[in-house]
Amino acid sequence: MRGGNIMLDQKRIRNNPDEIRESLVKRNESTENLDRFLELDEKRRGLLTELEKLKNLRNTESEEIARLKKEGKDAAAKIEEMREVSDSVKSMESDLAEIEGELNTVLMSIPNVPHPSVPVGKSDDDNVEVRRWSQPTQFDFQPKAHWDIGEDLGILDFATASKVTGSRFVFLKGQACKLELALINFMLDLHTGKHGYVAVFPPFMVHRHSMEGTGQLPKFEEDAFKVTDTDYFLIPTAEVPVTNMYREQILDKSDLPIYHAAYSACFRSEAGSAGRDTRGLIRQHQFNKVELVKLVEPETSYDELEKMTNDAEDVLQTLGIPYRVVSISTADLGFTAAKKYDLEVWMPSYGRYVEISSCSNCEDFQARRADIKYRPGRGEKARYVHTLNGSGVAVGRTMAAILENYQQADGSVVIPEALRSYMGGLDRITKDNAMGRR
RNA sequence: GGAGAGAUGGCUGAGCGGUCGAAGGCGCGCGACUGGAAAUCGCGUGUACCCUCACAAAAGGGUACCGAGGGUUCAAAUCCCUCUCUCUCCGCCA
Repeated sequence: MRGGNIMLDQKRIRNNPDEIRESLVKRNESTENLDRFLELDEKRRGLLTELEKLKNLRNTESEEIARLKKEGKDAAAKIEEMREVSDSVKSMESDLAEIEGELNTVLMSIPNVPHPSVPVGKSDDDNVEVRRWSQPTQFDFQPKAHWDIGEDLGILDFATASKVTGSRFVFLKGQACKLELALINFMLDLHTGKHGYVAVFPPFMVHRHSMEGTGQLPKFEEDAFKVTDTDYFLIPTAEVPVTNMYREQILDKSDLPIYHAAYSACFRSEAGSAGRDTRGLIRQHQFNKVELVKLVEPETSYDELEKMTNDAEDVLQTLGIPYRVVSISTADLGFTAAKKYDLEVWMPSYGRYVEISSCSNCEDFQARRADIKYRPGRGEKARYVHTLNGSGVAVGRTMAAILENYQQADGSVVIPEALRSYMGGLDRITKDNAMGRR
């Protein structure tokens, strides 16, 4: 197993280009960036060596000038000579900056190396089901889609949201509003109380560097909402602010592992998803999510991934929603992930399982970009941590799953047992109580 | 939004053109002293990148880094400009 040692740093790429090439091929990605990297890297080092020699000359001669002046001697010739050297230094520095700029862009665009246990695939058809919990829900009547259930009860209002904002937004009214908040609180309580996570309510906007730190930029800028006239982006997931809480830090070994459960709204432009999931709560520009984030020692990160996945599963089990766990193939693996499990819930309207959570081990990929290290022991060299993130879980999709899986023949929806205490004891949403007022 | 003050190594705190990777203190590590410890004394204590070596490690050499980015200068922690952040006061506001 080489899992814990994969480093996507420049030396690694330089010394093992074939490993990276293989990784890109597995991901069905072009190796263009890799080739460009190798080319630029060589250029850079050549130029750097020359430049540093010149700087060395300038430094030693400057000392000499200082000495001459102190002794009251004439240094004009040397000063003139160094003027020229400084000019060359300047022009070489600007060449170097240009190369490094491009090198950085290229480097930032190379995805993480998949873990050996990740199934190799050509498309999302090659994802491998790992396990199932419960069975697809059976109905003795014709089940409705959640958007129909919600609209019939008057608690989901897509039309008004289109009027007020645009498509892929929704107003949650009455019991839907309460249910959304109940789900958030339930999930936070479960993860903090039972699984040992520390709750976080993060900023919903971050600056560019944070987006780069967790890998959303520079490659996927079109997927994010940017606030005009600022450098702020609306977060696509709480993973971004929460992981970046620790950017540019050297943590103490005793701080690890760090577990956070963060509530946030999430904003996604869904560029490239035109025409997909146009109805209902499944694909919105804004949705709520409770996100799990871990910072751990490299040796433990794969165990931590299993545990995190189980923690997310616990949400669905406690709510009684049928689901399966899928190991994502190299074709479908996220940019930052070395390994990823998806949780998919049974969605009657789709007649199939639909993603409700992704749990990823990013190894040191994000830690390297965000510069998050820890010191393994006194006097020891700082190492990059491993970061993990997983939905625990997407709230809007959970609402959809509850509406569909808990729907009754009369159009009402039973509230899962575990949520009732969060809903003032309500056990069922009916047409009569849908607006939730007395 | 207005006025002011500040940002230096793990922390604290000097430095205000060359001798500064950066005094002093604290902390930490190693050693001496001790039966052991405390105190005391001595030595040491950043990171990144490049080069040399067949890779790596070690070692040696070099470059850079005093909030960030530019500029002036033979030479910048030190001078100039821009930006960011923090603190104080005033105003406004949920």
